[in-house]
Amino acid sequence: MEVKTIDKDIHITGQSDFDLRHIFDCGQCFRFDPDGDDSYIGTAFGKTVKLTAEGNSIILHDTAMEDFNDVWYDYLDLSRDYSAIKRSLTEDGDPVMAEAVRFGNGIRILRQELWETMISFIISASNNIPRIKKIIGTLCESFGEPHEYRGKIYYSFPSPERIAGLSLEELDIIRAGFRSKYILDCAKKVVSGEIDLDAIRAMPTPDAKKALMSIWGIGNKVSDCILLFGLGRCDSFPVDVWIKRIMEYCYFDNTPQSIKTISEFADKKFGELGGMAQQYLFFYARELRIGTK
DNA sequence: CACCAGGCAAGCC
DNA sequence: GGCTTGCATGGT
Repeated sequence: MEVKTIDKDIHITGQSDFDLRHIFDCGQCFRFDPDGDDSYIGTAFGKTVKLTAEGNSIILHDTAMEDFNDVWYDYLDLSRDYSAIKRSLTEDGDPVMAEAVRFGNGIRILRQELWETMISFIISASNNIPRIKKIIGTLCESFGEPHEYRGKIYYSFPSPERIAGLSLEELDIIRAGFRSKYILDCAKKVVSGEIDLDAIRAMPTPDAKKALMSIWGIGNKVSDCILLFGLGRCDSFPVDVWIKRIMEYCYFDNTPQSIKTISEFADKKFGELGGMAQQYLFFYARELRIGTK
């Protein structure tokens, strides 16, 4: 991988295993959208970037090297060798994983902000992805901090303090339904120190999961998503309706299984790479629209 | 109209 | 422990 600045843009060459559609359409992130051919634009850590990817090269438009080094290099998980991960996931000859990896070959697991991930996946419960994106977008536009990028205004994800200061009625403009009370409660607990995000970051995964699940609105599946996307615990294998369907379809002769059975099967089969396997399978299931035809 | 969407909490047994 | 039900809202 080589990185250089040309005009106001950062150009990366020699970066394999990177496809914007695979990355931003595999359900991990709700704040990036297509922006013309081969490009996506979105906001993370209070910064906005337009990304263009073609072949093995990536452009970060109107981006300072400082922001690339401080934010985007880690956010885009550029240090990880996904070729090695894909080899490892498929070395047992499993045709299902081979096909899933072929479909989502450019997936990377973004290293997202913990707080944003917590609230985003509380909102995700019993919801669909377009509406999750809409609710989070309204949340940011209503209560985030504005900044300008390429002549337009974008908004940061609102802080725990900002949300904790709202009334339930004020928060209702995001139309999150029954999830609003969870969001408000979570923000208040983070602000009061009852929930300590730094402490959770430092915990072993089982302890972090228990701490997350003590929060109202965060259960088994949502905590697994937060572990994977917000805490970088790549062994976490969230089982949602899509994963349940694709796992039953591919590994259980299309017969219904409990979430516990699927989780145990995945842990045993994928181990430390469970989260990676989950993302390839999620993207694969949605591309095939398994169970929805 | 019923049913579903990246589930969860609470109430049952 | 596992199983059932209600839950806000918007789209089919």
